[in-house]
Amino acid sequence: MISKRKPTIYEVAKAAGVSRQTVSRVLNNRPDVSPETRKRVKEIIKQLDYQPSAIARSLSLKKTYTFGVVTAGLKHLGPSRTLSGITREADELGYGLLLKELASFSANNVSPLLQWFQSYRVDGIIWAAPEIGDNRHWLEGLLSEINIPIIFLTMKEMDGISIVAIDNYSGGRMATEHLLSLGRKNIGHIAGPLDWWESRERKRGWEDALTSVGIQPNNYMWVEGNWSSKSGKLAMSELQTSFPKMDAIFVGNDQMALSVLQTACKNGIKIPDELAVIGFDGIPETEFYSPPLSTIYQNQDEVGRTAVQELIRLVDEKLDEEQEIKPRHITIKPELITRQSTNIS
Amino acid sequence: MISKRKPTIYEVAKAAGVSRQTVSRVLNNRPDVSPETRKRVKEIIKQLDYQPSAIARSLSLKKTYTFGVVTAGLKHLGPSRTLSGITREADELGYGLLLKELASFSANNVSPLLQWFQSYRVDGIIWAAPEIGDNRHWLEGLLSEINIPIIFLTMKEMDGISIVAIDNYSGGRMATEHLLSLGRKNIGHIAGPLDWWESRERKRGWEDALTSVGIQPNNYMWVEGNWSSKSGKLAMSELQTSFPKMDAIFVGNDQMALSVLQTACKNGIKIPDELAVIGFDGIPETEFYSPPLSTIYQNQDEVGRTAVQELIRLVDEKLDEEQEIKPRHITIKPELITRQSTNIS
DNA sequence: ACTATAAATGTGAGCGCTCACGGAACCGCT
DNA sequence: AGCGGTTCCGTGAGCGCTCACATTTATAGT
Repeated sequence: MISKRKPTIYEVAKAAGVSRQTVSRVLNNRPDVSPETRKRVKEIIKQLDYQPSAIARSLSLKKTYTFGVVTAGLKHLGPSRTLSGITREADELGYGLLLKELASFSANNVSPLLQWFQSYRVDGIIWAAPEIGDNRHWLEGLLSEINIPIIFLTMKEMDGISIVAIDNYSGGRMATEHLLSLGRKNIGHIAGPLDWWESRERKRGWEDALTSVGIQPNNYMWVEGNWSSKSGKLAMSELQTSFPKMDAIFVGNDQMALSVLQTACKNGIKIPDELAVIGFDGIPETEFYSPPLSTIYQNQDEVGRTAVQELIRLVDEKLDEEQEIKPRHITIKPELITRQSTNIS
Repeated sequence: MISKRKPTIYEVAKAAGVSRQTVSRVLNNRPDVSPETRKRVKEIIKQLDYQPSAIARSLSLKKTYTFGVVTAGLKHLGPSRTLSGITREADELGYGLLLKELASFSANNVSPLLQWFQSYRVDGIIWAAPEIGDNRHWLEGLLSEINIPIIFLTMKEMDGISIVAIDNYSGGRMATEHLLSLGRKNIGHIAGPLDWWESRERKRGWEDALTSVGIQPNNYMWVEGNWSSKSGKLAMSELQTSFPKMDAIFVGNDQMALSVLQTACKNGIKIPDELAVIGFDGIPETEFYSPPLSTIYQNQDEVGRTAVQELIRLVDEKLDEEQEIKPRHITIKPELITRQSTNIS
């Protein structure tokens, strides 16, 4: 207690009158220790407030029990929800997380980042930054040189790469089909920024749902936003002039959708009678807005948790020298939540 | 490239025909190496794709260049904004972050968490979870046993502890004084959950601003919310009956404030003519709402960045055996942003 | 009583780095 | 020739742990 220096395994051993190895056995719950010895060692450990050094352990074991996590845009809601799932699952499964945030969404100079993770000898990497533009460009070149299992979140399927993703296409399709089931025929769309893979998928879902019932999705029927409230507002007023017959709208995320509701309230448009609105994400606010917003709920928490589980599987597989690592594509289905904004009274 | 095994410093040395120590000198940019040797070693390093092991380095140096970060409620906006500031600053200053999220806001069993950080030998800890109820209870007992510098975010001043916090009291006061400056006399308040230190401070600011102009803040003039949109809505309707004369309101955070605007729009209350509204936080949505919401902007990014800088200072001070560590309380002032919701036309 | 077997413990060596040294080679100076 | 001072580089030891193996002691089997 008094000594500032942390005790080492050696000092514990000396105090308990055993060898370091025995202490090590106690620490790792190995069988080959007599009950009395085990008890005594444990007491000494408590008494000395001994904390085994994970660093030394990592060096010797060549395993750190840490994962590297890459996020981007932490200030936005989506990424941090996923991150939350990751932290919880990793914690429960005994892994720590080394966190790095990309300087920008479209950062393409990922090499230093990967090197940093490598030098800290993480057991695996979770790439939780969204796929935007060609920010997966580096994959082809760099990935082969990395000997660390890596799992990607929310990106297009790709051979030889492990991915956990929400099925955005289905989500977009579900949303649109729901609006169609209401009897609406003039269904507009506010897309997210189209350099995001997720946006494109959702839009594709909207298009396919329309064409499969014989409606042609034309250019005047949709506008590109950038996820923000502001862009939702702007997009809405654009659509009102370009597509005046619009009687329903699928909005690419909830934030823009709420903004649409807001604008509608201000302009005296009746929701859902004159305009049915559905969003995407399932943020808490949707439930208590007036009117409450229908939406496609994506369980980002689960994405995070699944990613951790899958990564651990990959790590274990890698230890099995024999076994070839087989990447998987795991898809998580979003859910339709219907509320008043699409509930025709 | 072909060999799976990572090369060690020793192999680099052999390949370059020098000793490990020389390679080490090159890695750390030490002076005592001739230009030619340095160049040659660097080439070999590149050629072998050598990544020095931060683990081994940490063990030898007894310094890991990592900080532990504790957050809570990542799913909410505030915490992740702060976290973002932390990640960026840490990255720029050459530190990595080991992230842990508290299972709940009011988690009080922090001992395992602290132990975990200790075993990974982090150089310092950033406690970025909000102060709620008595979740600082452990401080008294535990802190003395921890030999790692630790810095707290957003908590009440306390002797012997380093803190970086937004001045919530001033914020609440500024907001209220702004409403007073509009000529409004009947100023209500929707507080955040009062077990949060931040909520209490903001409320105190509201109270003091009122009493200092001779107005008595009575119980019917305020309601306790829980930060969520839903609670904002409920609180608003409660106030409308308990405090019908209310002509201005200071809302404890933006999310609840936006909900108030929403409710007002629905009920036909004119903003700001009949009711002036100001929030707290400065989330992006406020700017583009209709009407745009006045608010107290708190720069959480800066809180995060400052915390990292301050922690590094503490770490360096600790290395100086001589120097006594002197904790500081750093306060960051929020800013008043006036928009249409308090702009009397 | 004597070996075979298991249970409990201890002993090098090594993980990949850095520190504190020490040594060699070279310079100019008296 | 002898001295100190640079500049450059290498050697042992150690950071705190775990592995594989060796060793001791207790237990059982015939």
